[in-house]
Amino acid sequence: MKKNKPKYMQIIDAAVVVIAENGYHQAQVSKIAKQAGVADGTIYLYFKNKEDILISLFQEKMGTFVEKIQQKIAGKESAVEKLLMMVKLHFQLLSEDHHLAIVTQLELRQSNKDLRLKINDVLKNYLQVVDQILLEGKEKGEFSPELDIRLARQMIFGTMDETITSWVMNEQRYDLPSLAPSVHQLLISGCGYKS
Amino acid sequence: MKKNKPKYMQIIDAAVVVIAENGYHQAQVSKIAKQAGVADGTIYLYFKNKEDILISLFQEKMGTFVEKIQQKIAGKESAVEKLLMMVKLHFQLLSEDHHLAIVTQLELRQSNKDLRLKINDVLKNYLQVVDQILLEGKEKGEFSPELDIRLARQMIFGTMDETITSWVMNEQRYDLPSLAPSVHQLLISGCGYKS
Amino acid sequence: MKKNKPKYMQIIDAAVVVIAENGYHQAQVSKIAKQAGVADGTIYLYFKNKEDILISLFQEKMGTFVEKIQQKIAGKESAVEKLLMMVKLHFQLLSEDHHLAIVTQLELRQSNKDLRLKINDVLKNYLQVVDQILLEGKEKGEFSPELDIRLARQMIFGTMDETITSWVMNEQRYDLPSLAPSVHQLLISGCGYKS
Amino acid sequence: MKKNKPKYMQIIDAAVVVIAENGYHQAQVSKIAKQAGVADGTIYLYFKNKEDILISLFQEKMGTFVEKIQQKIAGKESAVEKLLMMVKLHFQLLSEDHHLAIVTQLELRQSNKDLRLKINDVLKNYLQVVDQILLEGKEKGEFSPELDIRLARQMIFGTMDETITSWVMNEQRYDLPSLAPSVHQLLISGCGYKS
DNA sequence: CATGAATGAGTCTTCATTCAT
DNA sequence: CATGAATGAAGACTCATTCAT
Repeated sequence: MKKNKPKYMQIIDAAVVVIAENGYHQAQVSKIAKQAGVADGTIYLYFKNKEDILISLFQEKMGTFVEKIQQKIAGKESAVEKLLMMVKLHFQLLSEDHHLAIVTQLELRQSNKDLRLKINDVLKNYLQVVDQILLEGKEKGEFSPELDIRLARQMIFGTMDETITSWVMNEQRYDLPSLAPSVHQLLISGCGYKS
Repeated sequence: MKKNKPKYMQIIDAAVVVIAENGYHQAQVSKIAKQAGVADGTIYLYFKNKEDILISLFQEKMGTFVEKIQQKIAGKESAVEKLLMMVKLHFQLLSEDHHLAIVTQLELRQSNKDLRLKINDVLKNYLQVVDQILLEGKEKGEFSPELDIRLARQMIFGTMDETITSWVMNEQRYDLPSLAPSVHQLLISGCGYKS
Repeated sequence: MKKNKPKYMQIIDAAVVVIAENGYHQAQVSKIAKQAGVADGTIYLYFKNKEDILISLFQEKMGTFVEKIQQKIAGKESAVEKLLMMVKLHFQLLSEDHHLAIVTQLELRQSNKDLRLKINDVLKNYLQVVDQILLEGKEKGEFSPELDIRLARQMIFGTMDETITSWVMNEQRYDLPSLAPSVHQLLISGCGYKS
Repeated sequence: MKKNKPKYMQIIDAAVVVIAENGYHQAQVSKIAKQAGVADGTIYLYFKNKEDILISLFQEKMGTFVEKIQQKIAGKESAVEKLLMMVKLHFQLLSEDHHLAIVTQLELRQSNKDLRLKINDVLKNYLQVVDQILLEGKEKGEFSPELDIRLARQMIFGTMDETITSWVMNEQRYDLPSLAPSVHQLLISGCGYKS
């Protein structure tokens, strides 16, 4: 298992730092190696090529992300509560790792279409978590019975994404997690929840 | 005025075609020149550099975009109706120009941070249109008095953006404009409108 | 036509010099460009890639080679005389261009199998010239009627090649063309000619 | 003595297989180590560097080669018979070891000039065997008294080499040893033998 | 003796931009 | 105004060799 090798995560963490501080197009392999404290060639003992570093970065970081969210919302009774927990956690996790926020919201989007398609694959797990919540909300009568799951999901992702990106582009000058309740309110109202 | 020179728009239109068909990173200046039917050097008589082509592209196309939307919503009485018209028109205009849809939703996002910041400047006009609608909605009592304008705007842009991007990534296989009413419903509900 | 562009031949001639003086593996594109007096990028206006330079080099130089030989032997009456002229000319042409001799006999053989296969294609014309002479010799009764054309051709090429390579590896310290009559005598005797 | 260590030959044999099956430029030290069933570092306990493997390979294989030929021709009375035996044996030995044929005729020629010079040193023993035969042939009156030993030797090596290389490049599709008598006939005729 | 993880030097190619005509 | 030939900087990846265990 790759993850057990210490240098694997060491290189991924270095990549996050380098990309966040230099930008996607200025994140040369040699710079990542230097930041990780290894030789250039060592990178290629753990990753097939540069793209593989970026995909792995996304998988590792987003994997953790989705796992944490799934754990936390498991205990919540209602879809509305689950959604609140999800938005809170999502905002909080990115808020706690400014480098990661920059990388996922701004830099990694400059990658080419191939890489973006692979990134989308990684996101499918997250997508299913949201769909699950929406379905539960409809079944329990919290949300409108006419709610279109796909469109609602796109609203949720789109809104969170836009909110976070704005925050990052404003150089994270205000507190993101404290926006979670308001954003949550917008989303559940959109889903037809009567508060 | 640049716009009066026929080759100016000729080059911009060529850029849209070339980027849509080849992708952002395969859209070399020489390819755009060839598509436009001019010499490589001629490009630099009308544009400062390659970035300038892309910014101008966005300005011209989005300028038209916002103008058309402003004209159309001027006649509408309520904020709810204006928002519906806006979503409809936005979806319709991109639906009618598949190349432009690909370029704005997928390809231009691969540009670097600097260019994206300049693109955001261009979007500020659109942003003000939305803010205007939201303000009117609050004043007229259509929307919740507690509505946070900035967050609501981010929801609107984020939701429309995510919806359109999904449609483009699905290779425009379904009819986008027909989704407008449902998306509109999500948005106004989110804004606190009681239907 | 490529050949009309002066820089095309300029680059090929530079490649011969650089390869002869530095060896195949030390003949970087930048070195060839410098020798040719052009920028690195200019190379790629005339050649697809580095391999293309080498193939073109062989085609141009060997093309001239075979043409000159064909012209000269056209006037000869007998196969024996034609063969003599061919050996003489072959030795003389390489003797006059020491750089080319090094490149074709030593350096270009270090190329990979793909390139060597393409080089062999170029040599097929030469091969046909030899086969023609051998056929004529058999028909006119100069050579043995049992002569195996393919083996005889391999003897002729193999012997000339080995002779020239030895001369090159001995740093061209003796006069090669003066060996032509003796080599010719070996070859026609091998073909069954009774002198 | 190196040869007594079992891993020494094990590595050389592995090198022959790896080079024959992957080509000279794809024969990495790690691949040879894997094929030999040892660790990369172990190679360097038996060989100074990669070049040393190749030279040793040539020495071991060609040493055997020349020894076998010397044994076999010792019993022959005439130079003509000795030459026939030599050609036969040379063709037969390579015909029996397809991997070795590929390595010596095609792959090892891609090595750089230095290595090729060292390979030539190894060949000097073989060269002396041929010179011996030619001298004997001249003394016994089998061959022409005017025969130039050096050129004749180059004819013999050149012709055999070209014949074998053609056979290898034609993927060994025909029977090489059966060509020996015809090739022998060409060579002794070239040397002035009257049959 | 044997291992194998780690090292780090070296090069082809692209393409935005210029400028002489 | 228009041309298009020429420029030249910049970076991912391989693999022979070492050395701590």
